[in-house]
Amino acid sequence: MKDIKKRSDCPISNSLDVWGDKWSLLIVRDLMFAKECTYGDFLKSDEKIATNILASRLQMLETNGIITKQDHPDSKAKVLYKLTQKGVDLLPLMIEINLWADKYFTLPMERKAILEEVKKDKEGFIREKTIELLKDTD
Amino acid sequence: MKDIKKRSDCPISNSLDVWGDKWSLLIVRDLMFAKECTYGDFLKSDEKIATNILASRLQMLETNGIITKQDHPDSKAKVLYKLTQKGVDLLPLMIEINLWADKYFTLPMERKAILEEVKKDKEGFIREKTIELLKDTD
DNA sequence: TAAATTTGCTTGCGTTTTGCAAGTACAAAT
DNA sequence: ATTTGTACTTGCAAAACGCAAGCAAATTTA
Repeated sequence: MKDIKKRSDCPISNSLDVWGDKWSLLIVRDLMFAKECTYGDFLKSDEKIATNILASRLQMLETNGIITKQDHPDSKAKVLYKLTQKGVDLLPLMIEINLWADKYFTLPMERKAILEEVKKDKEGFIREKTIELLKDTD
Repeated sequence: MKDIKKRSDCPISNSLDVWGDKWSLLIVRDLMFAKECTYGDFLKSDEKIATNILASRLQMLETNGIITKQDHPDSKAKVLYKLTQKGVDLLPLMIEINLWADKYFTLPMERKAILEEVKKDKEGFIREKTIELLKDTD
C-alpha cells in the first residue's frame, strides 16, 4: 500500500523505482514463461523467494499496474496472477536482458533455444508472445 | 570485493544479481549520456546517491567488468570511469527501459527528443552510440 | 462430518543493506 | 603554507531482507 516515491524525473530512475530490485522482474519472468501463475507457483521457482517478500512484491506490482489478480477457475482458494498490458510491455526489455545474459553468462539449453527463435525474428516473436499473454485479459 | 552469488541458472536472475538494484543502472545511464564521468559527476545526478553506496556500486560494477577506471588527463586527483564493452552492451536494454517509461511515465523534454531519434532508427542509433562510447577504450 | 491438507498470506526476529553525516588522505590551487 | 577539490571511508540509526513459524479460509480425505 506504500507509495512509490520518484527520485527524479528520469525515465530510467522512474522505472527502477518500480521494478529495480532483485525479485520483481523474476515474477514478471515467471508470468511471461508460464502465462499465469499462482502464489505457490512463484514459490517453486529456482531462486526460492521468501513468502513475505513475494507477498510484498505482488502487492507492489499490482499497485503499479504491472500484474492483476484473477479468480482461479478450479478453486476459490487459489489466485491467478497475470500480466497487464503494462506488464506485457516489459517483454522487449526482458528479451534484451536475455540477449545480454546470452553474451556474458552460460544459459540453460532450454532458454537458449527460445533465444535462437528470438534472434531470427525479434519483432515477430514479441508480436506473437504479446497476443498470447494478453489472451483472456479482462 | 565480495563475490556475486548466483541464485539460479536463469539469465534474468544472473543479470539481476549484477545490476538488479536501484542504483547500478543509473550509473550506467550517466556513463551512456556523458560518455565518461568522475566520482563527483555521479554525485551531482538528480537522484542524489549517497557516497558510500556510490563507492560500493562502482566497485561492484568494476568487479563485474561493466565499467573501468582510467587516469584523468587533467589531474591525478581525478578518476575517469568508463563503460567497458560489456557495459556498452547494456545499451539496447537501456533503450527498451526508456521506451517502456515513455509509454507509462512523463518524460522530460530532453530525453523525449533523444527517444524520437531512437524510434526512427533503433538499430542505427545503437550502432553509432556504441562506437561513440567505445572510443578511446583501452 | 470431522480431521488433515492446501493455499495465500502475515508475524516475529535476527541479519544485512541503506542513507545520512562526518571524517580522512592525497592532489592541486591560492 | 593554507585552503580547496576529489575520492573515498567510517559510524550509526533506520529500513529492508530472509528465514521460520503461524493463521484463516477453502478443499480434500477418511
